[in-house]
Amino acid sequence: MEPKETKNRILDAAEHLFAEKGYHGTSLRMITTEATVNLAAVNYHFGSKESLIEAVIERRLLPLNQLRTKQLKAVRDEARRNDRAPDVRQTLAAFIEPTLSFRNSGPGAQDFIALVARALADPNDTARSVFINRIKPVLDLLHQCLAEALPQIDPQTIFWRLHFMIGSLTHIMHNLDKLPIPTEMMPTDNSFQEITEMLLTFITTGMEAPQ
Amino acid sequence: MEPKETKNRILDAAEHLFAEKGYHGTSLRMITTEATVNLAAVNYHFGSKESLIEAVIERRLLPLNQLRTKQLKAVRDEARRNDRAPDVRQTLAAFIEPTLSFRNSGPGAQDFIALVARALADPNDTARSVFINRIKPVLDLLHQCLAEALPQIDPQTIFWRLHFMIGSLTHIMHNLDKLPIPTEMMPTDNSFQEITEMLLTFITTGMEAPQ
DNA sequence: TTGTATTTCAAACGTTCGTTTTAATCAATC
DNA sequence: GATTGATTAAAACGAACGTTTGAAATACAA
Repeated sequence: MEPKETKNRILDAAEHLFAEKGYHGTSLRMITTEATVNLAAVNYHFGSKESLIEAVIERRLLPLNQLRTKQLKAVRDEARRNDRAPDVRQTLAAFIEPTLSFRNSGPGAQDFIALVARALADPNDTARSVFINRIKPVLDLLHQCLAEALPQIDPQTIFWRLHFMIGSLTHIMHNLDKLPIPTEMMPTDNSFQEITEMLLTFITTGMEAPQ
Repeated sequence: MEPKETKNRILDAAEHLFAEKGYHGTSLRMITTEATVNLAAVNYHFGSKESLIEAVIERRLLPLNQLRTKQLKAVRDEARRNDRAPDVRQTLAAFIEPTLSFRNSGPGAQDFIALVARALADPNDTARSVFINRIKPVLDLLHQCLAEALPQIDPQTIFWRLHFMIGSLTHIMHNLDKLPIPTEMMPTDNSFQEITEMLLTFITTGMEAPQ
């Protein structure tokens, strides 16, 4: 077997199964069966089940956060160059759209989004703290951009509205395929793109609300 | 032991532990130990672990949803009586505030809120579907009220904004005690009340946003 | 008090879990 | 081609899981 092939197959299977069944709901036997590798391979390559989910999260979160950071800085610096405040919708889009385009980059990425959305609500401290530690610098940057964009709003209020936004984002990301959606409510096609536009409008308006 | 005493002690312990550790993360041995009842008592009184979590959810959700329904109908009927559209903020408050006052009604209620917030993100179909089936009529009523309050907005858009709101609500409810909140961001006191006010402003404005 | 139904209890059931062990296999270097 | 180190393989480990059993204890009506 190719070098790194086994590790990647384990990571792919783990990503898929953790997303679908959660951490506790997924056994190493499920993972190694789906990856068609030996049961002992997980402990050999990753040490433990906990270290495995850490590796799953880090593999995708690093490039995603780098992209988010790059786009946020682009919006901020462009505004500073023109000596004006950043646009709120642009700022929020810089954070949200990498998530969207990342989600559409492949089925593995979709699994990862579901996994992360769940990690935030998961009792498993490992998954949650890995995720929170990695995303915190990006959230700080987003908060800073929004504070520049909305000087009339108390930074404390912006902070909480940021979390309201994260709740909306993760809830939709995670439940889009599961919600009992009446057919007449379902957008005809490009549904995810349409819903993202609606989300962006919703949170932009909420973010700009007078206190 | 008092009649029903055993069942209620099991329900209380299960509520607490499911909220703290999730469904898969909680064993019947943990529950029966905390409830100081025999291990077999769960299967005797409830039949199975799955039926237990159903009973946990139904015990609290029924009265909570009754209260929500009552308040929503009060807002709607008051508006109809005066021949005007319901107020959006009042409508949303009718849904959200029972959750808030319920949460503050005791430690068991707080556990339950955490449990429900998690049930929405839990891979366990049992918990999620019990919750969704019970809350669906309330959401339909809320959707109907908002459609009356916002005739200029497409009902489909209202539907999705409703889910954005639920995401914000559950995220905050569930993570309030866990988020790494800088001390300068934390409201001084009555924090939950203050945050709820901010949430209400955020989602009301987002709900009223032009399409 | 006796008889009956309900509830509690300790013990064990079979399964599945994450992990470890030991040997076999593979790849690359001398 | 032999040697060495990295990887894979099969099997077993003890622990914990949800559930079941059958007897003991309790409650309550006759």
